[in-house]
Amino acid sequence: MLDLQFICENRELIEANCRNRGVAVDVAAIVALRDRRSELIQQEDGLRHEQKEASSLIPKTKDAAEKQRLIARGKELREQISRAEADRKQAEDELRALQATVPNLSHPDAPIGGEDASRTIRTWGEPKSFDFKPLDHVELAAKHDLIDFEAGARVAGSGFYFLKNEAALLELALVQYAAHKAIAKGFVLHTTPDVARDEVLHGIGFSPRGPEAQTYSIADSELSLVATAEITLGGSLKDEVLDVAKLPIRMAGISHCFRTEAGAAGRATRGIYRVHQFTKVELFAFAAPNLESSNALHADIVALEEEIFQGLSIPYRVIDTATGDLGGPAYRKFDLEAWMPGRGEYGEVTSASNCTDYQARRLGIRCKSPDRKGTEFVHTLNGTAVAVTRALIAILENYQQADGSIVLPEALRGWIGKDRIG
RNA sequence: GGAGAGAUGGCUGAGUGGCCGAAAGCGCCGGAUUGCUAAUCCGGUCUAGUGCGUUAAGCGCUAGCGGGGGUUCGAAUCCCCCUCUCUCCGCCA
Repeated sequence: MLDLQFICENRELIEANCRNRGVAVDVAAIVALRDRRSELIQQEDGLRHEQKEASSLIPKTKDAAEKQRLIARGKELREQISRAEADRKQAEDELRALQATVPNLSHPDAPIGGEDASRTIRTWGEPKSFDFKPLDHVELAAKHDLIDFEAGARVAGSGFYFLKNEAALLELALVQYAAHKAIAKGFVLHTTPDVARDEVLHGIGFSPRGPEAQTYSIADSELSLVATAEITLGGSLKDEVLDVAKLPIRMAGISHCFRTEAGAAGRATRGIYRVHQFTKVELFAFAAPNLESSNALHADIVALEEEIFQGLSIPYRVIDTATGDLGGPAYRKFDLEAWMPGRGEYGEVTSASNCTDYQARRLGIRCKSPDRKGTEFVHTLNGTAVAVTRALIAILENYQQADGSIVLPEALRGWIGKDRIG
């Protein structure tokens, strides 16, 4: 969510940014509602002031008739106030709903346009050329009994799976590997709840309920299964006021991720590329509220993601995501796309966003600086250390051999206890 | 799951209907004093909304005592619901 005053004072900027992001927002309606809200607040505050005065006179008043008159006046004011309050609340609800539709500002260097406009800013490693026809991860998994899709479907439906044998060990190894990489860079490792309050999901930018919900909600509760530990890590400091000297705060979180993938039918559904549940190590950071700090931290997060994939010797490219594809909260987003021989193309394996103060404002996460009055909303950033299913695809497909066996990345062997599958 | 006790400012902790945004202490900031340090003394020290002010300093008003509702002219204080914490019992990986 953006600051209301900022929106109203920078209409052209906001409108242009919404156009770049392909989002339709009625800024004029926001301004009008803001003005209406101000009027209602003034009216309400005036009534309250009068009421306070009247009631403070009552205990001092000796004259019985005068006292009765003041009490009657107080009653009258109470009713007026409750009406004024209802009006104000309604205007505020409408305003907040509209305000929430305004996406974050965009980094001036982010490419403008839809998904096609996204720019490759660098590539690492060469897509491996095989002197045989490479199999995709589904075929490889079948060959080595690594993934049971049928069992997943039987137990939980399409989109769920069981990892078996070395694949299960690979999940543990990848989590260990990524967690240690993150720890080495100062991220404090957490395991987090796999559920969160809808309010927290909303603060991070997910729609937990309703037709466009991307998450599973738990019946008869205000809880949803988390789609990423970004939700729980970001929510962990909800409504807190932090000391700016303690920033940045770096966290890593291991969680399961649950996604309904509503509307994704038919898109890359083969195998474990797009599933309803996977395990992920997520990076999250709270930065001081200025772009110098958060942009620098953003670069650090991307560098760590790259280090993780370089350590696995998997070729990848880094994408500077176009404005139209940023989603609401991100100011700028870099994705790592790993080479996936089975698909014959790059596939997204990580995503790192600088959300500036957009999430923090809705979550109420602020910081206090000694040299200025009041508080400011912190900047938040998130990135993927490793998303197990996507990384697994890249490993199985890149490390396959002519004889059908799969060599394991050196970095993971210690945790798996062997150097190849098959 | 059952029984009980709690939730007040950065912290500790008073306050059980109006004079309370809230005593006191601690902490923190500024100043005084002081060979240095310590100690002592004085002053200051929450957040948000809103209005005036030049998008300033600042001043005013309103709100906030876990959250939400209610009673009342008036609620930190009384009532109801919820959440969370602690203690005991039960259950359990």
